[in-house]
Amino acid sequence: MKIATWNINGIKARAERVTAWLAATEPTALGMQEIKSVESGFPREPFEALGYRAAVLGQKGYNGVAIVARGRLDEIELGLGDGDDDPQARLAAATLDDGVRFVCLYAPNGGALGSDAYAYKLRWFERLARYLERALARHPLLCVCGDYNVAPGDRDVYDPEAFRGQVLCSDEERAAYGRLVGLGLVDLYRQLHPDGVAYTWWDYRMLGFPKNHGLRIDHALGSHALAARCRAVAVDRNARKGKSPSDHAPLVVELAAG
DNA sequence: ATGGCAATGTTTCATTGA
Repeated sequence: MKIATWNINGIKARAERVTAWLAATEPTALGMQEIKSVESGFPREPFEALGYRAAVLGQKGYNGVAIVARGRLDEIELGLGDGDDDPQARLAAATLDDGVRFVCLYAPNGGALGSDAYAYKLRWFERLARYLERALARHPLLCVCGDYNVAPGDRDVYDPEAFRGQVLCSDEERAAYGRLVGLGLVDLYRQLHPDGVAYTWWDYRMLGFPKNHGLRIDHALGSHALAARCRAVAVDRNARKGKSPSDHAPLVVELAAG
C-alpha cells in the first residue's frame, strides 16, 4: 500500500492538479497540508469521483489539513486534542486499511528566530510530542507524515552554510524534531537512503526548482513496526513541474502488506 | 524540459510562507 503526504499550498488553486496526481499515483491515502480553506470549501466531489473520502480540518485563508483515503478512514481525530484553544488547523489523524494509523500534520513555519511565531513553533512541537507519545501507545502501526518545517540535517539543505542557524535549520528546531524521533519513530526516507538528497520544497523565487535549491522539510516518520514494513520512499519531483505547481512535492511511502 | 513568487483575504495591497 502507498501512503503519501503533500503540502499543496491551497486546495482552491490545486484541486485539479492534486486529483490528477491521485488518479495517476493511486495511493491508499494522501495527507494534504496548507489547504488554506474552511472545511465547507473543501471540494469533496472530485475526490469522491476517484473513490476517496476526506477528513478535513480547515481554517480560513491559512493552514488547514486534510486526509483523503480509499478504504478505511476511521477513528478520525482533528487537532491535537490537548485542550489548548489553538485556532490554527494543523493536524488530522485517521485509521486506514491494515490498521495503519495515519497522522497528517502541518508544523508552524516559525517566522524569524526570536519572534512570537518561533516561540509558537517550539511550543507546538512540544504539544506534538505529547500527542505522539499517546498515539504510539495506542497504535503499533503509526505513520506520521507532513510538513514539519524542519530540515533535520545539513544534507537536507542545498546550502547548509547559508541556512546555518536560520529558521527551519536552527539547533532548537532540530532538537525539537529529534525529540519526536526519540519517542520511537523512524525517518522512513533516511532509513532507506542514509546519504540521499531528496528535497521536498523549492522556493518559487530565483529559479529555486531548476537549480535544485531545495530543502527536505516534509517527512514520513513511522513507528518501528511500521518502519519494518517500509519498502520504498520517494519524492515525486514531477509534481513540482509544469504550470502552477505547489512549492512542495509529494512524498510517497510504500508499505508491504501485513 | 524544470524557468526568474504564489495563494488568499483583509482585495488593487497586506499577510504569510520557508
